[in-house]
Amino acid sequence: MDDQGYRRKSKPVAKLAFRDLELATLADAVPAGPGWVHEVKFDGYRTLTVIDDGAVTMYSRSGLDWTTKYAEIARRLKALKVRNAILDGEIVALNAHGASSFSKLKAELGAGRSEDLQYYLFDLLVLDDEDLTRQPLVERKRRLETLLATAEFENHIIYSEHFAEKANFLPHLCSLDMEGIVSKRGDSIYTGRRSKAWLKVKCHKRQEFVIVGFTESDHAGRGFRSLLLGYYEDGELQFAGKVGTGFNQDTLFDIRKKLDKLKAVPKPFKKLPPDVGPGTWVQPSMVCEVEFTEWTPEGRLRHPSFQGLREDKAATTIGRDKALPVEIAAKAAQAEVEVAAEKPKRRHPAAPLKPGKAGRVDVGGVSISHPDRIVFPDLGVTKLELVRYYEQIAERILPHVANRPLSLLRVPDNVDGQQFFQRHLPEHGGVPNVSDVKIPIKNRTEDYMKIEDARGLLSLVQWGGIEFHPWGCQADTPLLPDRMIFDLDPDPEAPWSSVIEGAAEVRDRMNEFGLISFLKTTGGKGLHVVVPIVPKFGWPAIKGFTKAVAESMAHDSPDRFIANMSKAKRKGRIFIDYLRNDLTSTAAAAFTVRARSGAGVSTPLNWSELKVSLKPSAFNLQTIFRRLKAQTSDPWADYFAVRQTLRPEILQALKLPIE
DNA sequence: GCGCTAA
DNA sequence: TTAGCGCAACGCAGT
DNA sequence: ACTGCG
Ligand SMILES: [Mn+2]
Ligand SMILES: [Mn+2]
Repeated sequence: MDDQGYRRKSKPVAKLAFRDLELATLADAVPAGPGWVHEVKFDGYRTLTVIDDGAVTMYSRSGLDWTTKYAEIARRLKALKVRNAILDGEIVALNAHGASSFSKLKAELGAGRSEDLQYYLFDLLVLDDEDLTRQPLVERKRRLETLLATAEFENHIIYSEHFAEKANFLPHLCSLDMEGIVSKRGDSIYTGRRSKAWLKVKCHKRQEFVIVGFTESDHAGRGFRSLLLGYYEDGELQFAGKVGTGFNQDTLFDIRKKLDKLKAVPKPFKKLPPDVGPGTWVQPSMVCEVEFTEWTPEGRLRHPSFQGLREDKAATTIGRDKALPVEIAAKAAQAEVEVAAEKPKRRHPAAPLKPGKAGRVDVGGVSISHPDRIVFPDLGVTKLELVRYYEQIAERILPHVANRPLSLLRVPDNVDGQQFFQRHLPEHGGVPNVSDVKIPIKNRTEDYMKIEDARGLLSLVQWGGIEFHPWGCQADTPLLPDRMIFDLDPDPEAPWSSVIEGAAEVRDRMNEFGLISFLKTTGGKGLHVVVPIVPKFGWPAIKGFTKAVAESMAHDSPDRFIANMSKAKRKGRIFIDYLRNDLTSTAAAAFTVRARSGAGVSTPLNWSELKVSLKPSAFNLQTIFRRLKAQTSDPWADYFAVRQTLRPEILQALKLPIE
């Protein structure tokens, strides 16, 4: 009608293809209110039609091309004068009362006939290169109605009307033999997912079940006595009961034929009520529709009646339908519609990030929520102060955490509350400025986190990250560690002097191997001695070497050091923890804050500071900058300049793999 | 902190 | 809508 | 084989 601009503006349009359908959520009643419109629910095949450049393709709900089954409908659709379009609707066969009949539909299609079918259309996603999916439903339907009025379809292609709220609409439709109602928010967009802005309400309790087996009939000529039904819950097959009525001669015979083709399997249920009797169990692959009056308390169907086989659903997707209380559904729908409306809000370019969320602060290009949240209750340190710490320290910490696989200790509330490690990026959502890095882990590869810059660092803090635990390797050479670490873990009873001596001894032993090492506090009670190395040898070699060093120290000073992680055996000694030296093991980074009261910071030290008077607790998020400002030189200045490696002979002597 | 699922 | 949940995972060591 | 530890 309006703008039928045949002259294209040189825009090469991507070929239109199948896309995921909007699916309705099952509700237990029809939602009320002016925001909702209501349509008849049909009992047929959901069908998406793509018209492109004169070609009509009709897809099933799962994207299968069923055009040839619907040849007559497809032919009629060619009467539409459009360059291209995507239409959504349901293919049905009407019975004598004008209600859609699924069994009649199957009979027609089984006979290869489509000339008596109807296609009810209720949505228009694309028209003449215009994407309508973000338009409100009522607007899409208005365009659809207008479009369908431009051609004569002899009542085979029909606009599915909607109605405003009417008292007793559902009982009325049910008395007319309809399947139910689909209620839709008039202002909802087409998301292509299951949505609560579309709610379906059924007249009868009916749903699909997996056919898990059958029982034999006493009567020759009857294909079977009943079908055994199941559904999946948490990936496990559950028994739902038997259905023995609703069949006719043809369906009995046809289904038995199909069942015989399936492989017999052992009884898939642990315990079954005895009344089920002997049955033949088959591979759970066939799906059928069953109407019933209710679920018994034992979880079985009451008065089930077979309604037909369904071929458009995979067995494993069949679960027990549970209708959502309509009040909850309606609230969720409201929220969905509001969220959808918020997204393209580019009205005021000056608007702050995350409009509608007050009190956010921008730090280094990252929007920080809840800046005043107290993260360290003992010090009263807020989230914003933590963020500012990492902003200030970014230059110093980034060389230790960027471009490597990175694990994170997250604390969404405060350090006295819940804490958890995270090393994968979440499957849904994700974090801005944080990327995936693929790491091969025993014959498969997994995705871990990586950041590259201060924005990534701050994004992780916004995400609740406090402690940064980089892996001992760079992201692009994960199998070749670029540092060794000795993590000195003192027993609570161990004298501080032993820790000091332990670190000094590690340093001296490294010197004997020609290796320069670096000292830092952990932010907690221990110390770290870190040895940067050229990525050259693999983890087994490096771990084996550090283990040998730890065991040698424990051997020489069994009163002070132990190389065994057992806490019981530690008593008053230092555990020389060499186990950090493995692919998936981590250690706290230099300059990371620890998520414990005191907000200790892992602080690089000069070896000259290694004295009993050393007080690691003096270095925390509030005090560290005083120290850094007062320093005339960086004790770790050479950390990234040192290029050193273990001599292969050493590894050989330890019978460790070289390369 | 945040997205998912269930109700 | 709200409530509740998960958010690492592997080798070492002791039983 | 199961459990605590880092
Ligand atoms: Mn430690
Ligand atoms: Mn340790």
